[in-house]
Amino acid sequence: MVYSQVVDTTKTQKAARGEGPRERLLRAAGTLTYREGAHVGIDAILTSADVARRSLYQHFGGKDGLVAEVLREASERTEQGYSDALASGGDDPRTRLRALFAHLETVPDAPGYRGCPFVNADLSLADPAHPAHDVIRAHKRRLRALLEAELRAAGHPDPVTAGVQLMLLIDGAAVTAASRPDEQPAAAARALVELVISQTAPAS
Amino acid sequence: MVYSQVVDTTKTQKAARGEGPRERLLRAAGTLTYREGAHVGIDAILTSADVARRSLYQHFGGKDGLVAEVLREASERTEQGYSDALASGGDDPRTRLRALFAHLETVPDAPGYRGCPFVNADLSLADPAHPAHDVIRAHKRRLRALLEAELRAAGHPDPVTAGVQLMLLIDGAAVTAASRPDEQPAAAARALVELVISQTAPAS
DNA sequence: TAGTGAATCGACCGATCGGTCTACTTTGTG
DNA sequence: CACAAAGTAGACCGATCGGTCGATTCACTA
Repeated sequence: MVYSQVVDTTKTQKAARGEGPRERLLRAAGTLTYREGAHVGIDAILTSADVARRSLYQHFGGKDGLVAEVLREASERTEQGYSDALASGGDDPRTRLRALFAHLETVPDAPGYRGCPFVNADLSLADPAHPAHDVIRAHKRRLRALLEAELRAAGHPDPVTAGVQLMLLIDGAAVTAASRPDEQPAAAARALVELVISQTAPAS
Repeated sequence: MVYSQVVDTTKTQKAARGEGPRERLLRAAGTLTYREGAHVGIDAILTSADVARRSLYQHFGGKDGLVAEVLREASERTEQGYSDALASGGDDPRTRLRALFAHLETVPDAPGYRGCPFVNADLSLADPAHPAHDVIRAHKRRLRALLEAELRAAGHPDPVTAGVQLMLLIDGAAVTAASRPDEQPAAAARALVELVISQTAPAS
């Protein structure tokens, strides 16, 4: 917690001058771990971020902490993206869900797409004690809860199962899009998503 | 093909005496790369296989070759498993598909389950030039073709898309079962699988 | 029984890993 | 201006990485 106005001013000035080492580290680590995998060397990250070795350990305690924090902040952005996409669909839960999946369908088209960063990290980090696993699990649970809430609002008879189903389709399509995009997994998933959504009570 | 009785005897003797270095390497590498991830050290594999360093390079040319061969042989076994499971369902394509997925549903219950070995390897090996990627892609394509053939035989109006859909559910459920088994992804997937199967023409 | 090829052991290579540490510079504040 | 905090630069640590190689042992065959 920050009380002093002075400290506040300082932070603002620093932010205004550009990103600090912490932000540069997070950005570089996010880019490199996604592109090169979670096993990129620390040196590559430091070089890319143009940050001293020591700063990494002061801010994040080590590589594991940095990776976990990268995913934690990314999860916030992703969840915000889901919320925004849902909101773009208006008030009807079915329309909102369709808007969300219409948005998700465009994600794999981005150049350099390599699948869901969270799934990739989860499967790449073999050590079950790695702090990133908790971050990822919690993130995926929140996404599922988001879908579940929409399905419940739409009157789906089993919103819990249906939420899991939508997540299965999202993750499955991401995995497939990363390695065999020619199979057009997003389109295939879309049809099943529509089936799940249409299991809800027709608009009253 | 083996013609000579002498050679046969020799091979039998070798097999009877135990697995050769090549087999021990494949077994150890398969176990370790699945459990510890594709980044296990060569020394760990050699120690576990009780094989000399040199033998690895003579048989597989290097670590990448070993990993690729592990996946190649595993893919044969997996595809045989799919065929057997389908066959256990008799002649009706719908029954056959249901038998297959009933079998797949039990896979994540195995102790030490960590998801689909092929998906895990595909996502862990960041280098797109790694020989394992081709092996995995081909394997997944053959599985999809297997499903597609059943769906076509069952009279599904769009067996290609439906095949991709079933694969999405399989891979999505595997990923989820590995990190959040409490969500019971297999059961959730099963319901959608049934929907896809039931899209086929009812038994004539 | 002599010989051949495969498999073994283990030293060794340069490179890189994650992490620690000292010394110096910069920055903004009191 | 003086000072404390933060950042930088870079040497250094032990460990491990994938890979090469010489020397030896072993099994099987001719």
